[in-house]
Amino acid sequence: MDHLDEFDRHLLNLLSIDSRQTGKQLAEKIGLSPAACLRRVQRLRDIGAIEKEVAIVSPKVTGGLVTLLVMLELARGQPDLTDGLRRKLLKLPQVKKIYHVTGNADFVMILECASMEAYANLTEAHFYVDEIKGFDTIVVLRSYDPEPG
Amino acid sequence: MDHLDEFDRHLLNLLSIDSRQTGKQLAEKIGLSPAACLRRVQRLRDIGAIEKEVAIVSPKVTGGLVTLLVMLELARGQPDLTDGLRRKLLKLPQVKKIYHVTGNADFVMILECASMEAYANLTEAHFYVDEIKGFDTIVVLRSYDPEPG
DNA sequence: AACAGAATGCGAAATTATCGCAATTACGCG
DNA sequence: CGCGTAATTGCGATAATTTCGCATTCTGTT
Repeated sequence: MDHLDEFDRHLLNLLSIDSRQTGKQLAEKIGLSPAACLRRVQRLRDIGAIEKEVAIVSPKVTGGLVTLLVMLELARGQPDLTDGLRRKLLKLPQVKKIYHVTGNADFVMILECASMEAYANLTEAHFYVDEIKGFDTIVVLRSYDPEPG
Repeated sequence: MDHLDEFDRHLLNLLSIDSRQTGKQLAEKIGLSPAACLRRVQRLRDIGAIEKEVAIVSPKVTGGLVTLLVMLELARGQPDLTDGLRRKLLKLPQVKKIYHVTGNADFVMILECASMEAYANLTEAHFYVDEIKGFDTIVVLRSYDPEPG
């Protein structure tokens, strides 16, 4: 990955908060011409500094009214089994992210479910299996994202 | 939030994977004219179905070589103090997300730091304050995302 | 100090988004 | 059923944005 200067970092910062800014808007904020900004952005895409650009869809629309953090403790022993488990869990539409972590838990998952009952059903269907020794659920009351700045 | 039909859901799905598609591209995929697609997308933005559009920056670039989950336990008492704390933490570039949660912890934060030492410095600078009673750190060994599709 | 490579700004050309408008569709209500 | 209203569509035309070529400026090296 090539070298990035301050302009590049500034652009990445701006676009990571709002990727729909025009060259002109970017130009005013970082002090380059619109064309130079867009050339740099295109380059950032080409070299992979910008992995992708996506729309964040409201959980209300996706049906995810409840966000949950689940700490999964696995039965030790067979890496291939946990691999299969992980892949299975990642296929569930409620699963937004899985972290393999240190500590008591082996996995931390981020879920979005339509309701607590939907989550209860999910746990019954997927968490009471041999590979999983136990799990802790943390309910998210509210989430906060970094602000533009 | 208004009603969304199949076209809207299809658009949301497409844009949540790649928000940089032109009206023409969207039109070919969902079977409407480019103008109709873009009008619908604009409406999805207006009603908040699309919360925002962002660039995903490679962690290699952000310097985020280590991902951490931090469970913060706060000293109870003053909601305004914790509000200020939260806002302060959200301003740190390492902080990617803060969840206000149920359970022993009050906040769960997702951090990306350049190194464990950088994280140690961050804890020393920000976690040893009156508002924070204690914290637990979970190191992410690897993260997994759902596949598109 | 000279040179080569890279990046810049400017303006033209191409692509894309937005707007107005007439026609079509969807739908509630008499 | 049929009418009328409101919403949505497609089709240009217009406006905005991006992309490109090119001469110039900046950078770093020998």
